[in-house]
Amino acid sequence: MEEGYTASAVRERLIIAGIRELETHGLNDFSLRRVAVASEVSCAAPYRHFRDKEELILEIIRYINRQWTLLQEQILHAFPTDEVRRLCEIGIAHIRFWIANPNFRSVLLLDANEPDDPRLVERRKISDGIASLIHAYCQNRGEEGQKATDKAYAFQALIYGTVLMLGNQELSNDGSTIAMIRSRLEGILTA
Amino acid sequence: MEEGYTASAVRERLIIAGIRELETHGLNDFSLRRVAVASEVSCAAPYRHFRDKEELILEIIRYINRQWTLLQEQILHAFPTDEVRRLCEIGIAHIRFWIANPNFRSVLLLDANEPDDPRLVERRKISDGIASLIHAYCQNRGEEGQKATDKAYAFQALIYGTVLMLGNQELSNDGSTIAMIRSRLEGILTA
DNA sequence: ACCTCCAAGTTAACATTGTTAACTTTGTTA
DNA sequence: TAACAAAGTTAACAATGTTAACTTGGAGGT
Repeated sequence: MEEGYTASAVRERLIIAGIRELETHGLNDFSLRRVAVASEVSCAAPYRHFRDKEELILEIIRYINRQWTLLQEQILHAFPTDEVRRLCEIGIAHIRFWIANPNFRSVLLLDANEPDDPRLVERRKISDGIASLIHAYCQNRGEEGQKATDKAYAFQALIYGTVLMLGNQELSNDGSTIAMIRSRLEGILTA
Repeated sequence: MEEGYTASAVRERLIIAGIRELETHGLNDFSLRRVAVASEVSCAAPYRHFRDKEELILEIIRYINRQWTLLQEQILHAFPTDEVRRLCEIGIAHIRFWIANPNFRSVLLLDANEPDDPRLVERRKISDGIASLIHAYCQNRGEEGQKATDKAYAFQALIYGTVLMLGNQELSNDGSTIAMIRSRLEGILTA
């Protein structure tokens, strides 16, 4: 076995079963006991690997983040030249990403009261990634920091709001809607 | 007693205690038993007035909707002439409304999977109210339906996204942020 | 006045959940 | 080999949503 490689098989199984539990039951009735049963261990076993239920969920959130990061990198490679196009595609993909699985979306929309909630910390990493892309884009265009901050805000707020409205069925998930979103995103960047 | 006035005192007390429960404990650990205790009835009493916990919560969501509707009407009266100003104030007030109490906000951000979830139906009423204001504004300006739909979408997505980012501490709730939001909202309307 | 009936309470129970305590097993290491 | 710590187990606890079975009190018809 590789040195330093202490990953427990049960821990892995719990995380995988936890992802499945989130997919099927959502964040609200996420049952740690069901995850334990699905992993074929006793219902107290998870506590050998995670402080509590929240810590397992946190690990699942990190998994979702990795999934998004991979997708984002694919898009960055697929559109190497046109910077505006690239950012727009990332925006659209981000919306699709959260819309694809309603139960994953509840991770985006979770309400955390304390600002240092570790789940919020994880979620902010995704936002920070997109914001820094927009800042780099603005810097290339010679725009000062305030304008970049403003654009990053508008870009992301539009994305998150769109996700909310799509999930809420206030917006239909069809081609004309996507075109409308794309045009708005482009408008924000090139204004 | 007035004729037809069948409002039960216990039912009223349950709703009031339920509002307080939502304020203090949030949507996630909203305890129906605690509400019953606070209302000084047994823990089975709520089931004489509501089918289940969700139906009480639905009533609370309706209460929150009424609160917003009152506020919206106040703003409509406060800015009778300048239509753009009026809509911007409503947008800002809407953001403040959801930011004011983090636990009420969880009602806005709740994740419902079925499109006909009654909680979603209630929430859409608020959106519809704002959307129709924007449509009326566009009609006054002689803009066709597609443009109005586009503006209503962008206006609301920006608002909801902003609420999400403020709650998420990705955006600081200060004067310069508000100015940025206001300018964006105005830009959407007058474009 | 008496009977009936129903709405609106009660108590007691059930299953499910997160979590912990106490115990056992198992592999590593001094 | 003895000791120990990691990682499992079983059994229990309290809290929750919900239901069943029972009680009660008042309204209305005869």
